[in-house]
Amino acid sequence: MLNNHAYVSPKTRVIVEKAIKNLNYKPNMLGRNLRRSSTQMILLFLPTISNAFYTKVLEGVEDTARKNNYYILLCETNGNPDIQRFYLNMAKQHLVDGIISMDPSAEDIILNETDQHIPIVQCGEKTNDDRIPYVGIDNVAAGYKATKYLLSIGRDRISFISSSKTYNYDIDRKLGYQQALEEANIPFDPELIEYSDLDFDAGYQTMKNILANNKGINAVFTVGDMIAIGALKAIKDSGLTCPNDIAVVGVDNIPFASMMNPTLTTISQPSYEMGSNAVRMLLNKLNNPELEVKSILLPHELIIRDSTMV
Amino acid sequence: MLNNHAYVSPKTRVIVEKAIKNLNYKPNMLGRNLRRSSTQMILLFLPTISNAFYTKVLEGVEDTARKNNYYILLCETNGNPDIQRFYLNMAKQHLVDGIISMDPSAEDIILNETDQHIPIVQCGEKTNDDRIPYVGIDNVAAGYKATKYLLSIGRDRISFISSSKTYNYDIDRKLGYQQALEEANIPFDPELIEYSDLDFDAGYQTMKNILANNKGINAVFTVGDMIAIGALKAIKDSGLTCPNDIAVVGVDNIPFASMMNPTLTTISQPSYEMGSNAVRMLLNKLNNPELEVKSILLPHELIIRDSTMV
DNA sequence: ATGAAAGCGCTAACAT
DNA sequence: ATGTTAGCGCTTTCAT
Repeated sequence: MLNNHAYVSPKTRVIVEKAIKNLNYKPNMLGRNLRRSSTQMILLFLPTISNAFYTKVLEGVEDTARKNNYYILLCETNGNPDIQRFYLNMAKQHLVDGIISMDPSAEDIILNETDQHIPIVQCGEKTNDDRIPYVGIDNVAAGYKATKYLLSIGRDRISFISSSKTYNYDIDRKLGYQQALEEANIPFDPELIEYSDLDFDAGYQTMKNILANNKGINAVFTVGDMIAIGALKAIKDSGLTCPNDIAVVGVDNIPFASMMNPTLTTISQPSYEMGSNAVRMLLNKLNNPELEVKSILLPHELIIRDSTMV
Repeated sequence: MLNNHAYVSPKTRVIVEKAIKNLNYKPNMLGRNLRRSSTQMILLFLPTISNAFYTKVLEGVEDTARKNNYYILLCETNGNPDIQRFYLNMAKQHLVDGIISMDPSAEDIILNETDQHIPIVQCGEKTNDDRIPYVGIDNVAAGYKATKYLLSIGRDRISFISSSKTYNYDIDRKLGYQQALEEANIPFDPELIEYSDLDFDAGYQTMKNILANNKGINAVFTVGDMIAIGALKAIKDSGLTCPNDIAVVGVDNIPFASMMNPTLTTISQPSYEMGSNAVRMLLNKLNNPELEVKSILLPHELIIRDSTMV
């Protein structure tokens, strides 16, 4: 009766409900979990929690999960395979009903070391395996749009700071960058491609290096605002000014982007919606195991701020 | 034998281990959870995940929990009692072994609506109830140190931006501020106390208001870097300069503090250690239920940067 | 409409 | 040193 299973007479209902109140009865979910072999828990793989983009996605995930009576188990991988395995192992032990992964570096391990068919949705990163649906943006279009814009304001030596040669979102943004250059008849110069970790310090160092090697650039497009913010500081510390000497465009539109001086032009990802969609997709999968959940592309937007406005 | 319970002969051990491999046996933890009525899960109450201070603490919590084979269930309350109750309710259903709370606004609900004695540790905020141990810094000393420093560089009209009249950390920092003023024979001016939410936008608006009312201030001390960063921007947007016109000091030393322009002087809290200590305290309590776990004060530090260096 | 009983997978206690 | 069994609290099926 506690699970509205059968028809219950109104009077017994009242009696039972009174008893529940009186005894202050709280069901022990551990029994239910074992019986149903489900836990209402979702494991969330994040590369790092220090990047405000992931934080925003997490908010969408948590909100939506809670509204559907699910809980979020947090796994910050820092790209560390040992940590990925630790959490994957707990998933294999039936402790979670499904996984949402924002960590591109976890896909291989998740796929190859998970024999049990635990439902997975990827968020923010396209998948290489069709068994896993994903939600994200069109990263080729995003890279194209950012680069095209920089070209339109007269910048023709644009450095591209990437964070990985293997992550799809990164590869795609670079592809967009190249397409825009090509369209403008500007030859692609591999010298202008740099790699950086996705944090301030790495962004700072990378930009410092670029400037030290004097490649004559007048703009930078980078795959993440964290890198862009480090770059802004490096430009200033080098005695140059942004945007006059070097314009900067990032991706993600983290809250800090609008607090910087100068404020940062960036491609905005719908982070919260990415999170909530990922949860909805996963719940769909959980409720209809045979259903093939479709991947989703959400819109993105170029937000023009001071770092590109002379 | 799977729980190294009794003496096992080496040969049987080998046999069993081989079988485990062969069958690819993964224990179903739901059975164990029910049996032991524990889940190896810790519920973490955070006011918000958008404040990088909490993010850093979370890293300490997650790392330490994982190293001890515990998992973190994330609850971002946003100060919302409904959300606090939702998660508290799941705690009552035996889904977590303990709670770490960084949310001052959750203490009442946790205490008054939890009859079951679920172990709790508070982190970053002193407790009003001795049943709950906490880990944090000496906030009176922190407020005193920051204010004393501003006085030492010749600032005598110092506005204090608070985030709450009821949170202990906030009250204590204000107390330290007042002590330092008193010591310098500067009368306390209630006009200089302002209240702001702990985010950029609120900090920005609050600072704008302060400037609009022209209280002749030459410095601001605020309880959080998030507010301070908003204030920095407001100062700039108002045509004033920091530190020349107004010096700014925050608290937390979030990573962004050193990326700002100017970089932000702040009181550094040992966020990661606060997180890891909170976990250790909770585990102590879990392992020795009768043991009285002692509260801990960790050291803090004034980090001087450009926002106070003329 | 209500009651009774089996069993989810594990662990701990007990018997061999 | 190994084998057996009861029972954690719930849900579900079957019997009344």
